[in-house]
Amino acid sequence: MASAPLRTPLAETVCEALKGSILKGEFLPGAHLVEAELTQKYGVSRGTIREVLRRLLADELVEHLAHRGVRVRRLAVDDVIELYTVREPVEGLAARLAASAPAAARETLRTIHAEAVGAVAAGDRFRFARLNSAFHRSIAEASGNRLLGAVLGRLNTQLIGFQFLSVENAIDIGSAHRDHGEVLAAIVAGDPDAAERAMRAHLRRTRDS
Amino acid sequence: MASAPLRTPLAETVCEALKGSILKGEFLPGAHLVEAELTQKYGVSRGTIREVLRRLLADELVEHLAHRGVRVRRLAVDDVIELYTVREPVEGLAARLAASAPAAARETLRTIHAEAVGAVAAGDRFRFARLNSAFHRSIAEASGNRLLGAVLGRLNTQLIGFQFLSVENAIDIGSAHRDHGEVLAAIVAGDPDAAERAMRAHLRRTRDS
DNA sequence: AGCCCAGGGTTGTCTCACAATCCTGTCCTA
DNA sequence: TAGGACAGGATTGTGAGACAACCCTGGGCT
Repeated sequence: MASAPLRTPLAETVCEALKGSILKGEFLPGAHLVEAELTQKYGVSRGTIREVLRRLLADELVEHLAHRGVRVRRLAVDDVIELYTVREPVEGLAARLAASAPAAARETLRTIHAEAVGAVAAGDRFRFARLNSAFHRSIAEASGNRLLGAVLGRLNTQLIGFQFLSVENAIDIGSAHRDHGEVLAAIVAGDPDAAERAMRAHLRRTRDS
Repeated sequence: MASAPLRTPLAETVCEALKGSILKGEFLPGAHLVEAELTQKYGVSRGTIREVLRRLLADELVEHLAHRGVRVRRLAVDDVIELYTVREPVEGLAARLAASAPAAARETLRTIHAEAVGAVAAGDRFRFARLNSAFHRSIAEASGNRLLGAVLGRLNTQLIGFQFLSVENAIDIGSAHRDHGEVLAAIVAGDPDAAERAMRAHLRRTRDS
């Protein structure tokens, strides 16, 4: 029985926990993350906390000010628009590449899309948000370009904090799902141009809300 | 008399130094960076070294293996191709946006391009590489999209290690300079479509070498 | 030869410590 | 009373030493 735990590094555990706290709104944007407080809250040493903070910094989930610590990043509307502006061509490329991917990779997409039908019907925004992430991630994977996946992953983590807030208002999950349908159809049909076009249109529409 | 030093954090200094060492080839790709060695070499504590390493990790200049430390990242040809594939649409977007930027921002571009003429004539690959970076960075700045600059900056730092090796063989700086000329012309003319087209063509040509 | 295991080398984490820096509220002065 | 200098507390930046967990290598056993 063997290797047993293969335990995950402590820093990683705490990192996920802290990320979760931020996304749950336990720390509001702009909140000051004090090392001493975090060592208490998570029961780990300061060194570990500093390591965790540096990871969040790499994800640009927090920002760092010299001698004043880190604070939860505050995303202005302009920032979100910039984000979608950058995502548009990158996701477009991913969709284009995915359209030429082996059929197996595309099957996952179909599954996710099918599952999302239920979430839309039930109006479950939370579940849809998860499936939405999965959909885009799968496309990045199907593209066969690992770097592409990494870049998009990073762009998306920046968004999650914002999505938490906007999940109740802005986005119309029905039309988002319809958009996904078009993207999926083009990819399955193996039409790169149409796939890119559909994806870009989808992101433009999402951005304008 | 005054604030005086406003000294830069030690970690940052070491970070630059280590980056320099890597780029100078002092640590070859794949080399194992041992914390204890680095503390000696730079005369700082282990905590600081760990902080530095985490920064390099964020830049993806090194890779991390659990309990086995970090090693200088090894860029395979495939990775470089992926990089250019991703850069193409992103830089294309930057060029497109830059074409609608205020005239002042575009002036810098003209200066850099003019200066590069000398480097090309002299066949000074090193200087051209610097100006090349500056050219692309200026376009990102001119785009007015800060995120775009950040993303491209990150993609490019991954390349510098590779450029060090390829600087002697692959790229034909003459044709690269000509490409830049076309991009510049389109941007100065305020033609977004042409700017994007020219930039994408430039990157495709660069990639295929 | 192949497997098991001990040992050395390295990372992951903790504790304690202190200088440098920032922030805030108070006191002094005009 | 307004403005500014200043002291004190809070927090980060960095250092040193320690130890458990873990990976890899080489020796010994089957």
